[in-house]
Amino acid sequence: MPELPEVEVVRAGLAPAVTGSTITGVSVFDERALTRHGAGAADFVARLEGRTIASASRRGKFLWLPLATDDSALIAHLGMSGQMLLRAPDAVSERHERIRIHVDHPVHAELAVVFADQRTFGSLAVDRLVRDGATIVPTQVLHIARDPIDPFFDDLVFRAAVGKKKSAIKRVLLDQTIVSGIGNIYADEALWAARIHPETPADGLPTQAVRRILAEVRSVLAKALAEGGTSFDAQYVNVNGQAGYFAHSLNAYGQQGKPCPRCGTPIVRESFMNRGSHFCPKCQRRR
DNA sequence: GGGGGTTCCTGTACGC
DNA sequence: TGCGTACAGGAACCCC
Repeated sequence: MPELPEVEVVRAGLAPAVTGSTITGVSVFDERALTRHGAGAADFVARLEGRTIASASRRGKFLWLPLATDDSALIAHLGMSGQMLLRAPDAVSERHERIRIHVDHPVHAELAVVFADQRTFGSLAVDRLVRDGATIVPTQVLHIARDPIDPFFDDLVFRAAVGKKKSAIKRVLLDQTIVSGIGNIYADEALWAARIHPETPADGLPTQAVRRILAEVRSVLAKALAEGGTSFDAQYVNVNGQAGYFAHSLNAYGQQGKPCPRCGTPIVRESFMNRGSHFCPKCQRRR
């Protein structure tokens, strides 16, 4: 499940391969991969062919490739199982391949950027770039808050927003309009590290606890990034199809029944927001 | 308008 | 062996 570290690994892999390259052809095999592009496949293709990719950017779990000479970008959200793969232009079709974009790089020659997605929650689009404070972002990313490793992320604004929310702190961490990039895995891991029960009402948390949560969020994201992201199966891989290693470092997520690495109490899994919440019932007591 | 629940989707795991 | 069902979850959407 691609969260911030996984998307950043993909962005960093794409950047050197596609920056400065020209899009020579686009094939759409499944229009469900264009749910974020309302104008349809023909329009999507027309807006890309012949264009030059200027760079690769990211905010939270959104990734985009700004196009040279005007204010538009190819944006991508990987959803739960989306992959951006770099392949030889004549490479055989990937399993669940939805879109293939052929690019011609002045140094690396021809490449295929393949968007593959098993569960079809991810999608691509061509979107207009607009200014958001000190940053330029696609319009579809405007409502997404900055992520915790963004140099312009404002800790004070985050703490104030958390203090106004009556919802469970885990729901707040998953709310991409408050802080972006965090999904179920890293929310559970950060709350375990901060010793906070996932269902603690956000507005009841002392400032010190919110500070601790944010510090642990940053810590767990940085560690996952250093290990190439979290892979449980073939659902998340980098642009070369390789898995990340952070799954070996998980303390709470998916560890139900196993002893808490801190106190030995078995980790518990409870259903929360139609997904799993993993925590230590002793270290993370409900207030 | 805040809060919380539902929905979309498909491969895999598991029980009978 | 084969079938049916539960499960995984990001984000938009809907309803109260």
